[in-house]
Amino acid sequence: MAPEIAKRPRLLIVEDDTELAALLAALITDEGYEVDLAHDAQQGLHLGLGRAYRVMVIDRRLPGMDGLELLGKLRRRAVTARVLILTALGSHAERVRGLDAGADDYLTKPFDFDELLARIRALDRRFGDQVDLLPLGEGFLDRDTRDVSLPNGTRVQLSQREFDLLRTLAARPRAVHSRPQLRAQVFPDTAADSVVDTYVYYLRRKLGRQIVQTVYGLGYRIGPL
Amino acid sequence: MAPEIAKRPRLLIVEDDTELAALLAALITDEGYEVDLAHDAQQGLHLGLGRAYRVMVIDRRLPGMDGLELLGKLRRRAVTARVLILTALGSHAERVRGLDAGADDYLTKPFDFDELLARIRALDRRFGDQVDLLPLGEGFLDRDTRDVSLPNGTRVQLSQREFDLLRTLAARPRAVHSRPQLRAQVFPDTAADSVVDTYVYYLRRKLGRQIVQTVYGLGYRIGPL
DNA sequence: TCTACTTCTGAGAATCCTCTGAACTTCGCG
DNA sequence: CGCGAAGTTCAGAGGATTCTCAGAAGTAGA
Repeated sequence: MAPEIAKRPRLLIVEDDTELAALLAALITDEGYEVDLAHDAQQGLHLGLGRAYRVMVIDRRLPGMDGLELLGKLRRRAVTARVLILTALGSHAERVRGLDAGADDYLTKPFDFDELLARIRALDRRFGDQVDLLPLGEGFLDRDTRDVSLPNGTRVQLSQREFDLLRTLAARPRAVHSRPQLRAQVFPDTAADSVVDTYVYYLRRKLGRQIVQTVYGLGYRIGPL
Repeated sequence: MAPEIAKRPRLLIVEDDTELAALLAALITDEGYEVDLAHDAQQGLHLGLGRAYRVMVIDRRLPGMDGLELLGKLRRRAVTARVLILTALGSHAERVRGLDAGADDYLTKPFDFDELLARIRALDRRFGDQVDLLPLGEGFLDRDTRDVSLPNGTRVQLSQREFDLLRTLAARPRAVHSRPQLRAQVFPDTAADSVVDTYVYYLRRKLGRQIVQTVYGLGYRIGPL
């Protein structure tokens, strides 16, 4: 079996009402998302810029910073996640402002949870390329296409096993992964630890010698020292 | 001859109330769209399949055929335009149905015209998939004549299925489309996924080996790596 | 009706991926 | 330095996946 590392799409909720936020998180988690919660705009900005989300649900009224202002900051930083604005302000003028500010959808409180979920699904369908960032220069892994972008701009296709191995290593950069550990996670039905060596060889052949580092006697690691 | 560039984006309205339809057409034309009008679902289907629209505004209640049924037929034919459903039915359940049927947005009558225009702008901003431009050199797809122009100037006629397959792939360049997914979208009444392979073969035979790329174990994709 | 084209099936050939094993190189320590 | 342990490189077997294509069945037009 392949490793199950963050396969679920990620979704961010920015909502100061902790009770509502928790409820939404529970519902959306049931839909199959990996949900992150931010309780204020500052935290939302930090998370929104730091991780790759497919969808964000942002409350319009937040302590400190307006939801639309947050959205503006994210959009200016080239964040392309689909954004649904949640608000108590239901006037037409307000909704128009929200949509023109870069929101993809707009929902007025009180709202029906099923409708929120349907709208999230609708937004998600439109999401094209999601990427997982590899902590290596500007390189990143694309789990849909199963390829790697390197700092120099080239993209390299990987096989399933190659990708799984790289992903497992990238999941905990800096950490040393032992051979038995990697074999168990990436090559579950395989007897010998030496498969790991072989696939490290394949990765280095495709991506450059220094993509994976050897820690003599312990295993392999990835990322800066 | 190169395709006309920088034309006004095309938008389709399917609305049986001729007075409302004319009013909407006027407003949306002022926004910079080239507007087509259909007064029933039959005409809407014909236009929707025949021309490349960026956005469609479809009334939920139409004589003869339900708006959602029309939407379903369009989606099954790989029409990827953004669709906004317009309706008198405002219940939550109805909205959920609409969104799950493939709509991108949903607006309840009576509505504010400014809000409709803002929603259309929001949908339009998200129109990333150049439906009739193939992301391959200068090649492009012509929906009206169902043929492809290649960079070297040659034009190649495609069959309906070939065209649908290519268009579905081109709708989301770079993304990997699985065989079951493609079979469902392009070959709705066909049992075996292997039709997809066969048609990929046909496309490659007509358009060159590298027009469609294989991602081993996952499916097919189009466009630059 | 005849002809040409399209659509779909199935099956062998070709290719790709995975893993093993073995020769070869590097490392660390005495 | 020299030796054994650890790591690297790579060829090739075997299985899975994909490619290619011939032909049957259906459709449209002359």
